[in-house]
Amino acid sequence: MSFPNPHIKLTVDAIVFGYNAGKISILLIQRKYEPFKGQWAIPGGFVLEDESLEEAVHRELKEETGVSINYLEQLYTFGAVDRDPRGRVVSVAYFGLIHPDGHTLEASTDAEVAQWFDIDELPALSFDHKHILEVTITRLKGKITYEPIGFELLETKFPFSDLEKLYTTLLGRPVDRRNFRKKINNLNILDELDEKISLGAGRPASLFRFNEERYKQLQKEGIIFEI
Amino acid sequence: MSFPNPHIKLTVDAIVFGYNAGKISILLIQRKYEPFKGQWAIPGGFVLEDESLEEAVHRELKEETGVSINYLEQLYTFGAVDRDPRGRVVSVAYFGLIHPDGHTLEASTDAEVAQWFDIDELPALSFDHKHILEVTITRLKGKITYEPIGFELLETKFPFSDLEKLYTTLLGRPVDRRNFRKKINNLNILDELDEKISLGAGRPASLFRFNEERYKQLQKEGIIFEI
DNA sequence: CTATATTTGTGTATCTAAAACGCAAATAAA
DNA sequence: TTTATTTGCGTTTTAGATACACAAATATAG
Repeated sequence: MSFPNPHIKLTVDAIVFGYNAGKISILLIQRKYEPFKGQWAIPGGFVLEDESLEEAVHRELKEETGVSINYLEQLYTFGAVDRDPRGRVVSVAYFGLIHPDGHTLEASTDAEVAQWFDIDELPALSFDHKHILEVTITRLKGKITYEPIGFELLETKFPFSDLEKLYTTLLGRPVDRRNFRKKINNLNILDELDEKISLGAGRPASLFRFNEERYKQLQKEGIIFEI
Repeated sequence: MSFPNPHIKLTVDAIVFGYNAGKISILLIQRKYEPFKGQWAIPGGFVLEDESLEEAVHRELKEETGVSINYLEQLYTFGAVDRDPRGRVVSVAYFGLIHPDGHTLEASTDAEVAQWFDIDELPALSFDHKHILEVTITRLKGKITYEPIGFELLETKFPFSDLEKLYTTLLGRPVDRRNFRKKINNLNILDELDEKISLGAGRPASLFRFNEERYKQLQKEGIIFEI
């Protein structure tokens, strides 16, 4: 077979999860152009010839939402023949986690508006983006049970109760505070700061910081987690 | 941004693992054309405009090696800018497992020869296929510890010791025969047949058959495994 | 100012599942 | 017929997960 030239286009999509006040949200854009003009969609776009997939997905996310994120993980490549009305478009999906408060949204290229949506109140979505989101959410919920991800969703300094609430939300079930704390402490993944914070009534909470060094070390050792 | 036309080509690759006589092997082809003419490579090729990624990877595997396989799992999409000397080529890699004895190799399109290679004696490979294989092997070894895959690698009827030997090989460490048997039995995933087989000296072994129905049911229930 | 409500923070006892371990049964080979 | 080899299983031990209760430190209500 000779070098062919089928008209297949390649895109990347960035599914970005946020977390705030006990709610998980997803970053979406409102499309500026056809097809699906005015509809909501996952940020993303065409891969350029001289950039890697990772470069493309970071660039598109930045262009369409103003958000820069240091780590996006490749999730899956969606290649159904009819997933895009413009023709054959194959999309490589990535997902990442951030704390929304640390990022200002600024729509520009291709996007009318960029906005956070609560995961339980998603609007109608363009293309097969509903399906892509379902796959991603399933993956996230699976992943959190055996890998200590999720710290990226919190502020840099946070009380332990924030982490507990995050896991409760992600898992969709309560976790025992004492056992949860023991497990996290055994990982040595959090640094306790000298600061304390008072949130309304009750004893003030110590603030913690996520120790990324230690986390990378754990990953190298292949140590996993189980909630 | 308008509908662009970067010259990005899309390929699929099929990493097929085999297992025989205590050895894990991988199916490779010898390339018939440039680039890397005469060199060994992972079977695969360009995606056509009117076929899904899954259709493409099954087709290419069949064309290049004669092997038909019912399940290939998407692994990762490789998109480094310079991974193919012909230009920008992004490849979606899939992997699958079969028992080599059940399949006759027949090279044809694009391939001079199709051949099994012991995983520890791989030849020089084309493109970034060495890297792709490394990623795949890591994934396979990871996967086997928490999911009861691997049955596809055995014959339809097999003695328990075959399964044990397979796991020993894949994990690279011995497993306790009694505990391993208990775990597998608890899954109810094997049907014991009335047949027995004698392999050299020793007590004859009962033959077992993999129960695919039961396996699918387990997957639905989200039940996992741990060796 | 005092009493009450609220949240943080920790230790121990119990249960469950994994790991360790040895011996009998059935055959081939010597 | 004796010995070596492989299959096949049950019990004990250990480690980790789960369940559970009370003191400490603050805000709030009276």
